[in-house]
Amino acid sequence: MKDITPQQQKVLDCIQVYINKTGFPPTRADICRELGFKSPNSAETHLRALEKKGFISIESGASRGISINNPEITHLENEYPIVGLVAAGSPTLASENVEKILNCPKNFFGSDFDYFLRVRGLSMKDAGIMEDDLIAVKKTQEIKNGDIVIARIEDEVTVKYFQRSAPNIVHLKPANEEFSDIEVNLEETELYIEGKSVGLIRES
Amino acid sequence: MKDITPQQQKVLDCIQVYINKTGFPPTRADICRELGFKSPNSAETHLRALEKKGFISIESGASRGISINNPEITHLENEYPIVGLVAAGSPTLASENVEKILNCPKNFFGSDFDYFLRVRGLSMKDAGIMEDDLIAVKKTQEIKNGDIVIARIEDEVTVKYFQRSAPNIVHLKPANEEFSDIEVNLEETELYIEGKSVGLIRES
DNA sequence: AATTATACTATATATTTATACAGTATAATG
DNA sequence: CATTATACTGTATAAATATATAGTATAATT
Repeated sequence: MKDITPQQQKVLDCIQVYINKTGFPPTRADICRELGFKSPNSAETHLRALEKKGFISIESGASRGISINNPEITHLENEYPIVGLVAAGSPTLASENVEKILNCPKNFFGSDFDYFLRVRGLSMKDAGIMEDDLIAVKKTQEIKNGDIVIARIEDEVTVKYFQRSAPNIVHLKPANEEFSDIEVNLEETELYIEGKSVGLIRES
Repeated sequence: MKDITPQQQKVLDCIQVYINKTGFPPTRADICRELGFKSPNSAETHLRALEKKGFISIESGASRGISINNPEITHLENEYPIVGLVAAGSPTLASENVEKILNCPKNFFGSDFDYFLRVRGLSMKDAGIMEDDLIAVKKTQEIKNGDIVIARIEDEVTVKYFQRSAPNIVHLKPANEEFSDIEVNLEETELYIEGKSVGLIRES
Protein backbone atom coordinates (compact mmCIF):
# COMPACT_ATOMS: atom_id res chain seq x y z
CA MET A 1 0.00 0.00 0.00
CA LYS A 2 1.68 3.17 -1.22
CA ASP A 3 1.57 6.55 0.47
CA ILE A 4 -1.68 8.42 0.37
CA THR A 5 -1.72 12.19 -0.20
CA PRO A 6 -3.76 14.43 2.14
CA GLN A 7 -6.25 15.16 -0.58
CA GLN A 8 -6.63 11.51 -1.45
CA GLN A 9 -7.12 10.78 2.25
CA LYS A 10 -9.91 13.33 2.25
CA VAL A 11 -11.55 11.58 -0.67
CA LEU A 12 -11.13 8.18 1.01
CA ASP A 13 -12.60 9.51 4.27
CA CYS A 14 -15.43 11.05 2.32
CA ILE A 15 -16.25 7.67 0.76
CA GLN A 16 -16.18 5.92 4.15
CA VAL A 17 -18.36 8.57 5.76
CA TYR A 18 -20.79 8.42 2.86
CA ILE A 19 -21.07 4.63 3.15
CA ASN A 20 -21.51 4.83 6.93
CA LYS A 21 -24.21 7.43 6.50
CA THR A 22 -26.17 6.04 3.56
CA GLY A 23 -25.25 2.38 3.31
CA PHE A 24 -24.00 2.69 -0.25
CA PRO A 25 -20.97 4.31 -1.91
CA PRO A 26 -21.02 7.80 -3.45
CA THR A 27 -21.05 8.75 -7.10
CA ARG A 28 -18.40 11.07 -8.56
CA ALA A 29 -20.93 13.88 -8.28
CA ASP A 30 -21.58 13.04 -4.62
CA ILE A 31 -17.87 13.29 -3.85
CA CYS A 32 -17.68 16.64 -5.67
CA ARG A 33 -20.60 17.94 -3.62
CA GLU A 34 -19.07 16.78 -0.34
CA LEU A 35 -15.62 18.15 -1.06
CA GLY A 36 -16.54 21.21 -3.09
CA PHE A 37 -15.17 20.08 -6.45
CA LYS A 38 -16.77 21.54 -9.51
CA SER A 39 -15.96 18.80 -11.98
CA PRO A 40 -16.78 15.11 -11.73
CA ASN A 41 -13.40 14.43 -13.21
CA SER A 42 -11.76 15.74 -10.04
CA ALA A 43 -13.35 12.88 -8.18
CA GLU A 44 -12.59 10.49 -11.03
CA THR A 45 -8.86 11.14 -11.02
CA HIS A 46 -8.66 10.85 -7.24
CA LEU A 47 -10.55 7.59 -7.40
CA ARG A 48 -8.19 6.25 -10.06
CA ALA A 49 -5.22 7.27 -7.92
CA LEU A 50 -6.72 5.58 -4.84
CA GLU A 51 -7.41 2.48 -6.91
CA LYS A 52 -3.87 2.41 -8.29
CA LYS A 53 -2.49 2.68 -4.76
CA GLY A 54 -4.72 -0.14 -3.58
CA PHE A 55 -6.95 1.74 -1.16
CA ILE A 56 -10.15 1.12 -3.06
CA SER A 57 -11.53 -1.11 -5.80
CA ILE A 58 -13.68 0.21 -8.60
CA GLU A 59 -16.11 -2.04 -10.43
CA SER A 60 -15.92 -0.92 -14.03
CA GLY A 61 -19.18 0.26 -15.53
CA ALA A 62 -21.16 -0.10 -12.34
CA SER A 63 -22.72 2.90 -10.72
CA ARG A 64 -21.41 3.53 -7.22
CA GLY A 65 -19.07 0.62 -7.79
CA ILE A 66 -16.55 1.77 -5.20
CA SER A 67 -15.50 -0.48 -2.35
CA ILE A 68 -12.90 0.23 0.29
CA ASN A 69 -10.15 -2.35 0.64
CA ASN A 70 -9.49 -3.38 4.26
CA PRO A 71 -11.87 -1.11 6.04
CA GLU A 72 -11.05 -0.98 9.74
CA ILE A 73 -14.72 -1.36 10.51
CA THR A 74 -14.63 -5.03 9.67
CA HIS A 75 -12.17 -5.42 12.53
CA LEU A 76 -14.22 -3.40 14.97
CA GLU A 77 -16.51 -6.18 15.93
CA ASN A 78 -14.70 -9.31 15.27
CA GLU A 79 -15.85 -12.80 14.64
CA TYR A 80 -14.35 -15.43 16.86
CA PRO A 81 -14.75 -19.16 16.29
CA ILE A 82 -15.98 -21.41 19.06
CA VAL A 83 -13.84 -24.51 19.00
CA GLY A 84 -14.72 -27.79 20.62
CA LEU A 85 -12.19 -29.45 22.88
CA VAL A 86 -11.23 -32.41 20.76
CA ALA A 87 -10.03 -35.38 22.78
CA ALA A 88 -7.09 -36.09 20.55
CA GLY A 89 -5.14 -33.38 18.84
CA SER A 90 -5.03 -29.68 19.46
CA PRO A 91 -8.12 -27.59 19.09
CA THR A 92 -7.55 -26.35 15.59
CA LEU A 93 -9.33 -23.63 13.76
CA ALA A 94 -10.07 -26.03 10.91
CA SER A 95 -13.68 -25.62 9.94
CA GLU A 96 -14.70 -29.10 11.05
CA ASN A 97 -13.83 -28.16 14.62
CA VAL A 98 -15.57 -24.80 14.57
CA GLU A 99 -18.86 -25.17 16.35
CA LYS A 100 -20.11 -21.65 15.80
CA ILE A 101 -18.93 -18.10 15.23
CA LEU A 102 -19.42 -15.64 18.05
CA ASN A 103 -19.45 -11.92 17.52
CA CYS A 104 -17.42 -10.27 20.20
CA PRO A 105 -15.71 -6.90 20.50
CA LYS A 106 -11.99 -7.26 20.02
CA ASN A 107 -10.80 -6.07 23.39
CA PHE A 108 -13.64 -7.54 25.36
CA PHE A 109 -11.33 -9.18 27.86
CA GLY A 110 -8.80 -6.40 28.12
CA SER A 111 -6.32 -8.43 26.14
CA ASP A 112 -6.36 -9.87 22.65
CA PHE A 113 -7.51 -13.40 22.13
CA ASP A 114 -7.82 -15.82 19.25
CA TYR A 115 -10.76 -18.13 19.76
CA PHE A 116 -13.26 -19.53 22.21
CA LEU A 117 -12.84 -23.01 23.58
CA ARG A 118 -15.89 -24.96 24.70
CA VAL A 119 -15.04 -26.57 28.01
CA ARG A 120 -15.67 -30.28 28.60
CA GLY A 121 -15.60 -31.75 32.07
CA LEU A 122 -15.26 -30.21 35.49
CA SER A 123 -11.54 -30.39 36.14
CA MET A 124 -11.39 -26.62 36.67
CA LYS A 125 -14.63 -26.39 38.64
CA ASP A 126 -13.10 -24.64 41.65
CA ALA A 127 -11.69 -21.98 39.36
CA GLY A 128 -15.24 -21.26 38.32
CA ILE A 129 -14.89 -22.98 34.96
CA MET A 130 -17.89 -25.18 34.38
CA GLU A 131 -18.93 -27.59 31.65
CA ASP A 132 -19.94 -25.82 28.42
CA ASP A 133 -18.33 -22.53 29.43
CA LEU A 134 -16.46 -20.69 26.73
CA ILE A 135 -12.85 -19.87 27.50
CA ALA A 136 -11.36 -17.00 25.56
CA VAL A 137 -7.99 -18.39 24.47
CA LYS A 138 -4.99 -16.33 23.55
CA LYS A 139 -2.47 -18.30 21.55
CA THR A 140 0.80 -17.61 23.25
CA GLN A 141 3.85 -19.30 24.68
CA GLU A 142 4.33 -16.60 27.31
CA ILE A 143 3.04 -18.38 30.37
CA LYS A 144 3.46 -17.47 34.01
CA ASN A 145 2.96 -19.77 36.98
CA GLY A 146 -0.69 -19.75 37.94
CA ASP A 147 -1.97 -19.05 34.44
CA ILE A 148 -4.77 -21.21 33.19
CA VAL A 149 -3.38 -22.87 30.10
CA ILE A 150 -4.68 -24.96 27.23
CA ALA A 151 -2.08 -27.69 27.00
CA ARG A 152 -1.51 -30.74 24.86
CA ILE A 153 0.32 -33.72 26.35
CA GLU A 154 0.79 -36.54 23.91
CA ASP A 155 -2.49 -36.10 21.99
CA GLU A 156 -4.59 -35.16 25.00
CA VAL A 157 -5.75 -31.58 25.37
CA THR A 158 -6.62 -30.17 28.76
CA VAL A 159 -7.30 -26.93 30.54
CA LYS A 160 -5.28 -26.63 33.76
CA TYR A 161 -3.32 -24.30 35.98
CA PHE A 162 0.30 -24.06 34.89
CA GLN A 163 3.13 -24.35 37.35
CA ARG A 164 6.80 -24.80 36.55
CA SER A 165 8.39 -26.46 39.58
CA ALA A 166 11.84 -27.02 38.14
CA PRO A 167 13.50 -26.14 34.84
CA ASN A 168 12.27 -29.38 33.32
CA ILE A 169 9.27 -30.14 35.48
CA VAL A 170 5.86 -28.62 34.81
CA HIS A 171 2.79 -29.31 36.90
CA LEU A 172 -0.63 -29.08 35.32
CA LYS A 173 -2.96 -28.64 38.26
CA PRO A 174 -6.72 -29.10 38.14
CA ALA A 175 -9.05 -27.01 40.26
CA ASN A 176 -11.10 -29.93 41.51
CA GLU A 177 -10.23 -32.37 44.30
CA GLU A 178 -11.55 -35.26 42.28
CA PHE A 179 -8.86 -34.77 39.66
CA SER A 180 -5.18 -35.18 40.23
CA ASP A 181 -2.11 -33.21 39.29
CA ILE A 182 -0.29 -34.02 36.11
CA GLU A 183 3.45 -33.85 36.46
CA VAL A 184 5.23 -33.47 33.17
CA ASN A 185 8.92 -34.13 32.79
CA LEU A 186 9.82 -32.15 29.73
CA GLU A 187 12.75 -34.45 29.01
CA GLU A 188 10.51 -37.47 28.77
CA THR A 189 7.19 -36.10 27.60
CA GLU A 190 6.24 -33.64 24.96
CA LEU A 191 4.19 -30.73 26.26
CA TYR A 192 2.72 -28.20 23.90
CA ILE A 193 1.13 -25.07 25.26
CA GLU A 194 -1.62 -23.97 22.93
CA GLY A 195 -2.29 -20.75 24.79
CA LYS A 196 -3.81 -19.35 27.91
CA SER A 197 -7.19 -18.32 29.17
CA VAL A 198 -7.81 -14.60 29.22
CA GLY A 199 -11.52 -14.65 29.90
CA LEU A 200 -14.68 -16.65 30.17
CA ILE A 201 -18.22 -16.53 28.95
CA ARG A 202 -21.15 -18.53 30.22
CA GLU A 203 -24.40 -18.61 28.28
CA SER A 204 -26.94 -19.83 30.77
CA MET B 1 -41.58 -4.92 11.71
CA LYS B 2 -44.22 -6.88 9.85
CA ASP B 3 -43.91 -10.45 8.65
CA ILE B 4 -41.63 -11.15 5.77
CA THR B 5 -42.61 -13.65 3.09
CA PRO B 6 -40.15 -16.40 2.06
CA GLN B 7 -39.61 -14.76 -1.31
CA GLN B 8 -39.03 -11.37 0.25
CA GLN B 9 -36.57 -12.99 2.65
CA LYS B 10 -34.73 -14.38 -0.39
CA VAL B 11 -34.52 -10.92 -1.87
CA LEU B 12 -33.35 -9.44 1.44
CA ASP B 13 -30.70 -12.16 1.79
CA CYS B 14 -29.65 -11.56 -1.80
CA ILE B 15 -29.11 -7.87 -1.05
CA GLN B 16 -27.08 -8.64 2.07
CA VAL B 17 -24.95 -11.22 0.25
CA TYR B 18 -24.39 -8.82 -2.63
CA ILE B 19 -23.26 -6.08 -0.26
CA ASN B 20 -20.97 -8.47 1.61
CA LYS B 21 -19.47 -9.63 -1.66
CA THR B 22 -19.07 -6.36 -3.55
CA GLY B 23 -19.25 -3.62 -0.95
CA PHE B 24 -22.19 -1.89 -2.61
CA PRO B 25 -25.89 -2.71 -3.01
CA PRO B 26 -27.33 -4.41 -6.10
CA THR B 27 -29.38 -2.85 -8.86
CA ARG B 28 -32.81 -4.27 -9.79
CA ALA B 29 -31.12 -6.06 -12.66
CA ASP B 30 -28.51 -7.55 -10.32
CA ILE B 31 -31.23 -8.97 -8.10
CA CYS B 32 -32.98 -10.44 -11.16
CA ARG B 33 -29.76 -12.08 -12.25
CA GLU B 34 -29.12 -13.54 -8.78
CA LEU B 35 -32.63 -14.85 -8.28
CA GLY B 36 -33.52 -15.74 -11.87
CA PHE B 37 -36.18 -13.08 -12.42
CA LYS B 38 -36.72 -11.98 -15.97
CA SER B 39 -38.15 -8.54 -15.33
CA PRO B 40 -36.60 -5.72 -13.32
CA ASN B 41 -40.05 -4.98 -12.04
CA SER B 42 -40.02 -8.27 -10.12
CA ALA B 43 -37.17 -6.91 -8.07
CA GLU B 44 -38.78 -3.49 -7.89
CA THR B 45 -42.03 -4.75 -6.37
CA HIS B 46 -40.19 -6.89 -3.84
CA LEU B 47 -38.07 -3.92 -2.90
CA ARG B 48 -41.13 -1.75 -2.43
CA ALA B 49 -42.72 -4.44 -0.27
CA LEU B 50 -39.56 -4.74 1.83
CA GLU B 51 -39.42 -0.97 2.17
CA LYS B 52 -43.07 -0.79 3.20
CA LYS B 53 -42.46 -3.44 5.85
CA GLY B 54 -39.46 -1.55 7.14
CA PHE B 55 -36.72 -4.05 6.27
CA ILE B 56 -34.89 -1.76 3.87
CA SER B 57 -34.69 1.88 2.91
CA ILE B 58 -34.61 3.05 -0.68
CA GLU B 59 -33.08 6.38 -1.59
CA SER B 60 -35.30 7.73 -4.31
CA GLY B 61 -33.62 8.45 -7.60
CA ALA B 62 -30.24 7.14 -6.53
CA SER B 63 -28.70 4.17 -8.24
CA ARG B 64 -28.09 1.26 -5.89
CA GLY B 65 -29.75 3.33 -3.21
CA ILE B 66 -30.75 0.35 -1.10
CA SER B 67 -29.74 0.10 2.53
CA ILE B 68 -30.73 -2.61 4.95
CA ASN B 69 -32.46 -1.42 8.10
CA ASN B 70 -30.94 -3.86 10.49
CA PRO B 71 -31.80 -2.82 13.98
CA GLU B 72 -29.90 -5.85 15.23
CA ILE B 73 -26.72 -4.61 13.66
CA THR B 74 -26.98 -1.17 15.19
CA HIS B 75 -27.64 -2.88 18.50
CA LEU B 76 -24.90 -5.38 17.90
CA GLU B 77 -22.55 -3.69 20.20
CA ASN B 78 -24.61 -2.13 22.84
CA GLU B 79 -23.54 -0.33 25.92
CA TYR B 80 -24.36 -2.06 29.16
CA PRO B 81 -23.58 -0.62 32.56
CA ILE B 82 -21.58 -2.61 35.07
CA VAL B 83 -23.24 -2.15 38.43
CA GLY B 84 -21.61 -2.84 41.77
CA LEU B 85 -23.44 -4.95 44.32
CA VAL B 86 -24.26 -2.35 46.90
CA ALA B 87 -24.61 -3.73 50.42
CA ALA B 88 -27.76 -1.83 51.15
CA GLY B 89 -30.39 -1.17 48.54
CA SER B 90 -30.92 -2.65 45.14
CA PRO B 91 -28.30 -2.35 42.49
CA THR B 92 -29.69 0.62 40.67
CA LEU B 93 -28.66 2.00 37.35
CA ALA B 94 -28.13 5.40 38.93
CA SER B 95 -24.85 6.80 37.73
CA GLU B 96 -23.18 6.67 41.13
CA ASN B 97 -23.52 2.89 41.08
CA VAL B 98 -22.30 2.44 37.55
CA GLU B 99 -18.74 1.27 37.66
CA LYS B 100 -18.08 1.17 33.94
CA ILE B 101 -19.83 0.72 30.61
CA LEU B 102 -19.18 -2.50 28.74
CA ASN B 103 -19.75 -2.87 25.06
CA CYS B 104 -21.50 -6.12 24.38
CA PRO B 105 -23.57 -7.48 21.49
CA LYS B 106 -27.23 -7.43 22.36
CA ASN B 107 -27.99 -11.12 22.04
CA PHE B 108 -24.68 -12.25 23.38
CA PHE B 109 -26.24 -14.59 25.90
CA GLY B 110 -29.06 -15.86 23.73
CA SER B 111 -31.54 -13.82 25.71
CA ASP B 112 -31.93 -10.13 26.40
CA PHE B 113 -30.41 -8.63 29.48
CA ASP B 114 -30.28 -5.26 31.17
CA TYR B 115 -26.99 -4.78 32.96
CA PHE B 116 -23.93 -6.45 34.36
CA LEU B 117 -23.60 -7.04 38.07
CA ARG B 118 -20.14 -7.23 39.61
CA VAL B 119 -20.12 -10.17 41.99
CA ARG B 120 -18.87 -9.79 45.55
CA GLY B 121 -18.11 -12.80 47.69
CA LEU B 122 -18.03 -16.49 46.95
CA SER B 123 -21.51 -17.61 47.93
CA MET B 124 -22.11 -19.01 44.42
CA LYS B 125 -18.64 -20.48 44.01
CA ASP B 126 -19.84 -24.01 43.21
CA ALA B 127 -22.02 -22.61 40.44
CA GLY B 128 -18.84 -21.26 38.89
CA ILE B 129 -19.55 -17.70 39.94
CA MET B 130 -16.42 -16.19 41.40
CA GLU B 131 -15.54 -12.89 42.98
CA ASP B 132 -15.40 -10.02 40.44
CA ASP B 133 -17.25 -11.98 37.78
CA LEU B 134 -19.83 -10.07 35.81
CA ILE B 135 -23.31 -11.54 35.82
CA ALA B 136 -25.55 -10.55 32.94
CA VAL B 137 -28.79 -9.66 34.67
CA LYS B 138 -32.18 -9.70 33.05
CA LYS B 139 -34.71 -7.66 34.98
CA THR B 140 -37.68 -9.93 35.26
CA GLN B 141 -40.16 -11.35 37.71
CA GLU B 142 -40.53 -14.58 35.76
CA ILE B 143 -38.48 -16.91 37.87
CA LYS B 144 -38.36 -20.69 37.81
CA ASN B 145 -37.01 -22.93 40.54
CA GLY B 146 -33.29 -23.35 40.04
CA ASP B 147 -32.78 -19.96 38.42
CA ILE B 148 -29.95 -17.85 39.73
CA VAL B 149 -31.63 -14.70 40.96
CA ILE B 150 -30.58 -11.29 42.15
CA ALA B 151 -32.76 -10.81 45.22
CA ARG B 152 -33.24 -8.12 47.83
CA ILE B 153 -34.31 -9.11 51.33
CA GLU B 154 -34.77 -6.17 53.60
CA ASP B 155 -32.03 -3.96 52.19
CA GLU B 156 -29.58 -6.78 51.53
CA VAL B 157 -28.91 -7.80 47.96
CA THR B 158 -27.66 -11.28 47.13
CA VAL B 159 -27.15 -13.63 44.26
CA LYS B 160 -28.57 -17.09 44.96
CA TYR B 161 -30.41 -20.06 43.55
CA PHE B 162 -34.18 -19.57 43.75
CA GLN B 163 -36.45 -22.29 45.07
CA ARG B 164 -40.09 -21.93 46.00
CA SER B 165 -40.84 -24.70 48.53
CA ALA B 166 -44.36 -23.68 49.41
CA PRO B 167 -46.70 -20.96 48.20
CA ASN B 168 -45.30 -18.56 50.78
CA ILE B 169 -41.88 -20.04 51.36
CA VAL B 170 -38.91 -19.25 49.14
CA HIS B 171 -35.46 -20.65 49.67
CA LEU B 172 -32.45 -18.69 48.50
CA LYS B 173 -29.73 -21.27 48.24
CA PRO B 174 -26.03 -20.52 47.94
CA ALA B 175 -23.68 -22.70 45.94
CA ASN B 176 -21.05 -22.96 48.65
CA GLU B 177 -21.01 -25.21 51.71
CA GLU B 178 -19.68 -22.40 53.86
CA PHE B 179 -22.82 -20.39 53.36
CA SER B 180 -26.26 -21.37 54.54
CA ASP B 181 -29.69 -21.36 53.01
CA ILE B 182 -31.91 -18.37 53.47
CA GLU B 183 -35.52 -19.28 54.08
CA VAL B 184 -37.90 -16.45 53.35
CA ASN B 185 -41.46 -16.47 54.60
CA LEU B 186 -43.18 -14.10 52.26
CA GLU B 187 -45.83 -13.30 54.86
CA GLU B 188 -43.23 -12.03 57.28
CA THR B 189 -40.43 -10.76 55.12
CA GLU B 190 -40.33 -8.64 52.03
CA LEU B 191 -38.54 -10.28 49.11
CA TYR B 192 -37.92 -8.37 45.94
CA ILE B 193 -36.58 -10.18 42.92
CA GLU B 194 -34.49 -7.80 40.89
CA GLY B 195 -33.96 -10.24 38.05
CA LYS B 196 -32.12 -13.36 37.07
CA SER B 197 -28.73 -14.31 35.70
CA VAL B 198 -28.68 -15.12 32.01
CA GLY B 199 -24.96 -15.23 31.52
CA LEU B 200 -21.53 -14.56 32.91
CA ILE B 201 -18.33 -12.89 31.89
CA ARG B 202 -14.96 -13.21 33.54
CA GLU B 203 -12.14 -10.87 32.64
CA SER B 204 -9.05 -12.63 33.89
C1' DA C 1 15.24 21.32 -17.96
C1' DA C 2 12.16 17.69 -18.82
C1' DT C 3 9.14 14.52 -16.78
C1' DT C 4 5.83 12.89 -13.71
C1' DA C 5 2.32 13.08 -10.12
C1' DT C 6 -1.05 15.86 -8.12
C1' DA C 7 -5.05 18.76 -8.34
C1' DC C 8 -8.24 20.72 -10.46
C1' DT C 9 -12.33 23.04 -14.39
C1' DA C 10 -15.33 22.20 -18.25
C1' DT C 11 -17.91 19.59 -21.63
C1' DA C 12 -19.76 15.57 -23.77
C1' DT C 13 -21.89 11.04 -24.14
C1' DA C 14 -22.75 6.11 -24.01
C1' DT C 15 -24.32 3.27 -20.58
C1' DT C 16 -26.53 2.16 -16.39
C1' DT C 17 -30.29 2.41 -13.60
C1' DA C 18 -34.68 3.57 -11.36
C1' DT C 19 -39.11 3.48 -12.13
C1' DA C 20 -43.59 3.97 -14.35
C1' DC C 21 -47.18 1.52 -17.06
C1' DA C 22 -49.62 -2.57 -18.91
C1' DG C 23 -50.59 -7.18 -18.16
C1' DT C 24 -51.23 -12.30 -16.05
C1' DA C 25 -51.91 -15.45 -12.25
C1' DT C 26 -52.51 -17.24 -7.53
C1' DA C 27 -53.43 -17.30 -2.69
C1' DA C 28 -55.29 -15.03 1.25
C1' DT C 29 -58.71 -12.01 3.52
C1' DG C 30 -62.84 -9.58 4.89
C1' DC D 1 -67.48 -12.58 -3.94
C1' DA D 2 -64.78 -8.55 -4.24
C1' DT D 3 -60.49 -6.99 -2.60
C1' DT D 4 -55.84 -7.06 -1.44
C1' DA D 5 -51.18 -8.89 -1.24
C1' DT D 6 -47.91 -11.62 -3.51
C1' DA D 7 -45.31 -12.90 -7.51
C1' DC D 8 -44.16 -12.50 -11.63
C1' DT D 9 -43.21 -10.98 -17.49
C1' DG D 10 -42.44 -7.35 -20.81
C1' DT D 11 -41.64 -2.72 -22.55
C1' DA D 12 -40.34 1.99 -22.25
C1' DT D 13 -37.87 6.06 -20.80
C1' DA D 14 -36.19 9.96 -18.08
C1' DA D 15 -32.64 10.53 -15.07
C1' DA D 16 -28.40 9.10 -13.00
C1' DT D 17 -23.79 7.84 -13.67
C1' DA D 18 -19.22 6.47 -15.37
C1' DT D 19 -15.90 7.93 -18.04
C1' DA D 20 -13.42 9.89 -21.99
C1' DT D 21 -11.33 14.14 -23.89
C1' DA D 22 -9.40 18.82 -23.69
C1' DG D 23 -7.36 22.05 -20.91
C1' DT D 24 -4.71 24.82 -16.79
C1' DA D 25 -1.57 25.00 -12.92
C1' DT D 26 1.74 23.57 -9.28
C1' DA D 27 5.04 20.87 -6.84
C1' DA D 28 8.20 17.08 -6.79
C1' DT D 29 11.59 14.07 -9.26
C1' DT D 30 14.97 12.73 -12.43
